[in-house]
Amino acid sequence: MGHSKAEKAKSHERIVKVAAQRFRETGVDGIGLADLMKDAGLTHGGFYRHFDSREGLVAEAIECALQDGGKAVAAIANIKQAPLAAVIDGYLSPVHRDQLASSCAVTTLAGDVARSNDRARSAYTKQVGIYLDLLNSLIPDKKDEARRAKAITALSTLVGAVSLARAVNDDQLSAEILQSVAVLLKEQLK
Amino acid sequence: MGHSKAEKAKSHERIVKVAAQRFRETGVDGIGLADLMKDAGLTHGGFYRHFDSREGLVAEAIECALQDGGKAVAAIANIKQAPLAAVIDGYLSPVHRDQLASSCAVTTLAGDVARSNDRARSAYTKQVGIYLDLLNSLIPDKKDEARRAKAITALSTLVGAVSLARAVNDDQLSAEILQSVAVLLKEQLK
DNA sequence: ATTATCTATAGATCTATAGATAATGC
DNA sequence: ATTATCTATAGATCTATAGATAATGC
Repeated sequence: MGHSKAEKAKSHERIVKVAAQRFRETGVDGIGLADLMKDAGLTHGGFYRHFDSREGLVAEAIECALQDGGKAVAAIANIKQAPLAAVIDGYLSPVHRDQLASSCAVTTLAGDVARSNDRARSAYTKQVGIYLDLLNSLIPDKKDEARRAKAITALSTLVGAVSLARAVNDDQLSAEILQSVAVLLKEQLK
Repeated sequence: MGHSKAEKAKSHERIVKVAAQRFRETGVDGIGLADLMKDAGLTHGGFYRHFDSREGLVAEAIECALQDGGKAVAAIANIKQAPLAAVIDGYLSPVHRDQLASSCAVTTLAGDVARSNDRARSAYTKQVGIYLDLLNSLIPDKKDEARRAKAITALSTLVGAVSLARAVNDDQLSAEILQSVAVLLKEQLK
């Protein structure tokens, strides 16, 4: 069992990563510190050597979750062929709907962030800006203003569609939401 | 202090209505039974004469919140002049973004419902169906299939835009999201 | 007699802290 | 000596229950 500074940094990162996953699965209020620490392979007593309070972990974990999703979307956007269609299809895939732990926090944690502290909300706002810039760069429209409005609307549509697809308990309707929105959104952004 | 059957029914309704409001404000996990009962003018000990468990109240309150928002949208849709534009402008208004207690639960409780029991999720699914039918009836497109896809995409866009506008802590960006999406969505549904 | 509500509390869980243990690092 | 982690627990809060109280309703 390590006690070095390097080990502590690893522990810290592990706690944040675990929290970033579990918060997306259960909601920020859906899991306690003892369970999170256990998932990170530690006991709950050590928590306060890493964070001032639960709220501190919440802020760091939400930041981590947002960056996590950002990397995934950026990777898809980097492909050569039709990156906009790939981003839309990936975001509206059944895998992204169902794999909460690794999902885009802009959708999954929207409700929690709205009720969270300013550090978490600032990280959220920044990630929204990154997504808007990304979509902006992929939308083939000559006018800047039109591209911006289209990017904002497209992000809203992606976030809303995944939110709805997750909340309904009708598998056919859920699949239809993802499918219909993917088709129409790609059409609208041509 | 009343103890009749009629008074009990009123108490029950009051508890559910208070919970429907507070759950939208704080999230389903954000408030305890004691506070909810106090808000309803009762003490927490009486709770279990009205509900089997907390989960029972959660289901009833989510049903109530969903119907609540449904009535508000239906009322707007009933006006003569440009009902579709009125629905969009109302949904994307700063008032709807900020007044969580009376807001549309399809957006506000989406995350909570996705992690909730089947009774709540069925009520949510039903309300989504009502909104889709409403939008369908207001969209001026000849083809049934196209109207359906447009309705699903429009609802997704409304839900996502309000979610984003609530979570970001940049007032200007929040206002831009509501404004840009309202303009573009009305354009797309002409 | 029944029952809607209230007071009081049990039992579980959660955040946070105190002190012990065992490793690192000067 | 310092400190990362662990064991143990305090104190608060939450759901749920038990029994008392005060009204209704046959």
